[in-house]
Amino acid sequence: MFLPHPHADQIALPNVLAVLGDPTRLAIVAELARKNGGPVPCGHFMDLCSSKTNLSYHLAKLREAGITRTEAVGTSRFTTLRREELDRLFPGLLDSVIAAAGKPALATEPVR
Amino acid sequence: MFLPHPHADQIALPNVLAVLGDPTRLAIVAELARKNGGPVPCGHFMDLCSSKTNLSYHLAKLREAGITRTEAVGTSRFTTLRREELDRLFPGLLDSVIAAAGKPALATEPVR
DNA sequence: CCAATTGTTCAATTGATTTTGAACTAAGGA
DNA sequence: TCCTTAGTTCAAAATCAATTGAACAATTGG
Repeated sequence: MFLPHPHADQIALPNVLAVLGDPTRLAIVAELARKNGGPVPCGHFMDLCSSKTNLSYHLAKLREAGITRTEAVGTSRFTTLRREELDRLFPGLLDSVIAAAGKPALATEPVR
Repeated sequence: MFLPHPHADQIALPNVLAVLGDPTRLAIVAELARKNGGPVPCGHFMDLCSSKTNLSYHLAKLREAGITRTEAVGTSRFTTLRREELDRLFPGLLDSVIAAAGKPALATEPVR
């Protein structure tokens, strides 16, 4: 049971953006930021997801994109934001995303 | 021949991120930034795309997400970045994306 | 040891995006 | 007017991502 995390030099900008582009995952990141970057156990995000399975899926996406780090402690897994690393790679990006996601947000849905 | 553009209050953060999360579109935005935000005619981006049709598709996505503005002049369409508006909505976001996309970029592909 | 708690994995399904090619529109120049 | 240039639209095909449910693993409390 090893949780693969990308190395800083394996974190790709388009992938980070695409992964943050999912409303569920963006909400998870915003909540993590509200909790000061974590660590936060998976269960904490249950209300943002339809099921445990689905939550697991989204947390894996965040981890694989290099946005979060997950460590197992007992039967729980604690997730933290990889803030410093991301800010070194993409200065200002995560901060602006978190700030914008934190606000009431006018539109949640795109216009077609 | 009307080109629909979302109003500032219809621009949604998750959608903006998802649309920027595509490598082709990110390259288009980076090129627009290199050209000082435009205006730039569609044809200028042809080398970033597999076909005219496909370029049209990606430019439409950018426009519909509120990232660019397109105006028709004669038989051409000129695209510009909606910088000020986006910066008002999501301060610092576009700048950090452009700065990060501009650099040589270590990883282009995600780690699985 | 047993049961409950936490969370993952797998495979199937559904659903959404991307890509492609053919047909089309609109403007401009010869 | 006819041809070329610039770009769009549509529908089909291919691809990729998200959701679901059943089964599983590991840890902890009783």
